[in-house]
Amino acid sequence: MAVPARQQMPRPKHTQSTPPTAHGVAIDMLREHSLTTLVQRELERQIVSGELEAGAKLNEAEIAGELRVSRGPVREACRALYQSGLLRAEKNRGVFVRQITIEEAYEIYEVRAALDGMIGRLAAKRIQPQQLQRLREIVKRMHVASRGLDADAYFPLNIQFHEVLGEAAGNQALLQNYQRIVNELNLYRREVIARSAESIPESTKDHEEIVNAVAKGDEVLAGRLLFEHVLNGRERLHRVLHETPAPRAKVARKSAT
Amino acid sequence: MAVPARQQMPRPKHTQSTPPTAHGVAIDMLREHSLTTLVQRELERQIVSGELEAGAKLNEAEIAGELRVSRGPVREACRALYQSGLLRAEKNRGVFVRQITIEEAYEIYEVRAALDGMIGRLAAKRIQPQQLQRLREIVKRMHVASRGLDADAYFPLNIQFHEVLGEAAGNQALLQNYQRIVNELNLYRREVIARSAESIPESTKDHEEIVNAVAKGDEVLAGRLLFEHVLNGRERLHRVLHETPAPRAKVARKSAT
DNA sequence: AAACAAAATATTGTTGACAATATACTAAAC
DNA sequence: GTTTAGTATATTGTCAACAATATTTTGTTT
Repeated sequence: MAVPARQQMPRPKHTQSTPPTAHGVAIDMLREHSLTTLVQRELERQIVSGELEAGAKLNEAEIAGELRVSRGPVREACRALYQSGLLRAEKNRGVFVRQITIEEAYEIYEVRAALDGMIGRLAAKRIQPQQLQRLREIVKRMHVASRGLDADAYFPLNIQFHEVLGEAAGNQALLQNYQRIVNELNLYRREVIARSAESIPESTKDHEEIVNAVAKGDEVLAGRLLFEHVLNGRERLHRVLHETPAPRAKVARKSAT
Repeated sequence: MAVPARQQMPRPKHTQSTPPTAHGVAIDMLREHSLTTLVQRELERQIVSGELEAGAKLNEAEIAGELRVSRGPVREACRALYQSGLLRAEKNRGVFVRQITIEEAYEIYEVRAALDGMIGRLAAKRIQPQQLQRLREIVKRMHVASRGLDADAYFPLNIQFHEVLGEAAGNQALLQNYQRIVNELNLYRREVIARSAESIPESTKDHEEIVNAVAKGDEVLAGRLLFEHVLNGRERLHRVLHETPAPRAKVARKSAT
């Protein structure tokens, strides 16, 4: 009863002046992050980067050994990653990197379209000159990659474009939901992205139109363009997957079990 | 190398014919769910129901004791609930039921508008006669509650309405995202929902128009109506919060803050 | 009494051990 | 040779103990 407000007050940051030595940074890392957080971050990195393939089984003891922690933090991290949609869990069998089926991807694209449409509307209202400038530069580089059908150059630009736009919308909750969705989609897109070079010019044109709409401050148009851009992307993916029915296993099949 | 496909095959369900005795059900519960899952479900129930107030601190040992499990499953459950946005975590201090600020709620409403707009579009395309029938019945009961400005009756009808509509959209990924968002919003709305009785008639009219648009199969209209319905709801909430700076407190105010 | 310091307590973070379950292996039967 | 049963191994699920950190209490000084 004494100090009821205390509870939700953010704890005062450590005032101790730690010079930014490598040692000091490490200390601060540990002060702020638990082992669970570190493990979670590392596993997420491995999943998103493809280091851990879709469908791969995660062995708790093995991961714990590699990261030099006990199984507790590993299990907690896996719980979080399961909740975030990056892992699949089976009781008494373990956790696996989630495999997105075509049908699931199709569904997730619809979610993304909804979120991206809103991002477009809000960005058109709230974008700042500096952010607009960044978008224009990205589109410029997209044109270059487009002329060479250079998928390896285009892919990261595409990611960046939507990242900047997401920030420009000025809505943290929206951005977080968006990024989680995109993470899931990337699990799926990785395998087909290399084959989608032919759609780069079309996609580039989309991005250019989007920037123009946002620059004009035309909420409705920007929202609609982004919405359709995502659904177009879905259709392109769908087309690629079905018109090229035999993409056969260049990538080694995961060691199973 | 022997059986590489095994890995992603769903494990065959237990074929043992368990008659649906209470005992058998309990056994199956344990077969399918880990303690972590059960703890998570129970905590989520307590949070969503308001049994655990926003801002309340969760004591691991206490929870473990009440549910007769060790702290391990409790910690894992909390990690999952943190990831899902229902808890806030502070290292070395514990986890707390998340408190949604006005600003956050404002943001989340924009996310919900995006998702609900998509739900409207898809439901208009895919809804089944039986689901449409359910919606019509709910709206009918809304009218009754509306005439009496009966917020206690209206609130669950509102939840149901959007639940049915979410299912009618026929998109699991969308529905899951939607429900997570709504869960978060409910953390916030609980305290003000009692004061919003005056907006019930307006809200009822919204719902009726939505059902009509969905029944017509008018995707665009249904999407737009739902989108605006959510944003209107946000404005109503905002208005109530600011025009009534001194909340009447007919409902016992939660001790919190 | 108020403010500070230090000890005592409580709570979280992490670990290793054990139990329960699933997987892999071996050998017998057909 | 294939299948099946049984055994051995590996892996996950759970727990209890310990370490690290935060909170409360106590005692002292002013």
